[in-house]
Amino acid sequence: MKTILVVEDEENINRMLCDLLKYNGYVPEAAYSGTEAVMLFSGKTYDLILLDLMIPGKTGFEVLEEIRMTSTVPVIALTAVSEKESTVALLKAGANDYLTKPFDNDELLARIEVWLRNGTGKTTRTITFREIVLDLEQYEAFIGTDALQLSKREFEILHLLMQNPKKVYTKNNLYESVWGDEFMGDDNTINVHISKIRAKIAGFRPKDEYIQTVWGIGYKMSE
Amino acid sequence: MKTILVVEDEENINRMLCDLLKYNGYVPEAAYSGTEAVMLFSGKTYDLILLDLMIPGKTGFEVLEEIRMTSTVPVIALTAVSEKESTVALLKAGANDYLTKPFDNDELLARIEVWLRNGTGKTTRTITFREIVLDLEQYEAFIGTDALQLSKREFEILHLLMQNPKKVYTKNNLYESVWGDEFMGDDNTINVHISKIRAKIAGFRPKDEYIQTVWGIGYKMSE
DNA sequence: AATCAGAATTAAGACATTTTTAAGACTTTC
DNA sequence: GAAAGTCTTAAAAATGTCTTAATTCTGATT
Repeated sequence: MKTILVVEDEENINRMLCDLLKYNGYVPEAAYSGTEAVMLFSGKTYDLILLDLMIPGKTGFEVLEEIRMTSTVPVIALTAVSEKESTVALLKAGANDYLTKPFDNDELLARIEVWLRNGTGKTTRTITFREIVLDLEQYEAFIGTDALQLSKREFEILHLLMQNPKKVYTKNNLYESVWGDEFMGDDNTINVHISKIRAKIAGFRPKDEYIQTVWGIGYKMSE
Repeated sequence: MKTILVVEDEENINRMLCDLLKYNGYVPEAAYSGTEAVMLFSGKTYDLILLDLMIPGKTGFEVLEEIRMTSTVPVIALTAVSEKESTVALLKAGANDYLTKPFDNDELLARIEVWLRNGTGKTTRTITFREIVLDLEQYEAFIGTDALQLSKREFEILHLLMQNPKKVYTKNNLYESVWGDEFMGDDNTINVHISKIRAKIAGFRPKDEYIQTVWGIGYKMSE
């Protein structure tokens, strides 16, 4: 689950960028001024920063400078055509890359990928089903951009179901995989866990069904 | 002394590039075909590769592919205007960056610097997370402007957590990284250390949580 | 519609893990 | 070798999670 700070004052563009990122599996956060960006940045870590240069509050250059005082996070600058001369200076100032507006969405995404791939080298191991994302490294679960607060067992059950979303898992299957132990027939422990997972999902998506009951057999993810 | 492999079939352009690089303190080496590039590359390591896409012998894509099989060396591709559509594919294929010919020399140099800085420039002597700064040379820790008086183990634990602030470290992880020793199951040494680190942080920031417990799994830094 | 077995829900107690504290063992430093 | 600081161990307290059991709900069958 990669978080990206989007620093851009024009609300439409900012929202468009955030939507684009969200749609592609990132978790965007919007900042509308240089000062806001610095504030957010000091409180939280991001995996990448998209930085428009023409922003109120502080210039993009100043923001970049402040970021570079404490962090090596990849920064991709967004520049207007007219500022084209300053791009070399921008790179020297610590930006990792830049794109000139108007830019191609695919190219933006490709460059983001390059820098995320490069930045930590480690591709976070995640598994996705519809809106649910499990981050196996952070042991965190998300639905859309909201974090699901799952316990260890709940996480493991969901993980198992998501590994083969079309397969129906019997309680036996689930018990033996998650508990690593033999299943003792009459036991509704799993029912309770499934119920709790559903309740937590329903907290964010009250109408959607994610885990489907297959009567007399077990559970599976629902398409 | 940074060595750069210049893969470009047109002799004039190749020489020009090599001269430019030499003049700016790099050690260039020329390859005039894809096959030659692969051959040179397999024999020695470079700090960066400049790769023209239209070359005889093997296409630039093929060369890139071969390089990526064994190495993560930064590759900057050089493309003609007409190939512009393929740039996204290029980035996805593993190129780190590209420039469209004719390009500006200063921009080329700036981008080379970015990638060299990024690749090896891990000379950070401090690491920061929110208000905490670790000086890795002096072994000193600060929160804001106050010095945290951490013991060696405490410092190392915090350092490890801060290297990947989003990752959850199991006790196993922590034990093996910090102690360099195998983890002996039932042992709450780490709990005690975490507790003490928290207490010291709380001495200055009583309300803020910096280290988060992930039940049944381990610890991570909290946003 | 009535029945029945499987499934869902709830709450409470059992269980497990983590936190904290304190004491003694160990290390380092002078 | 004594003193100061650090690490580990142990035990009790606090907290979070899991299981049990009782009850309600649902879908299948007659």
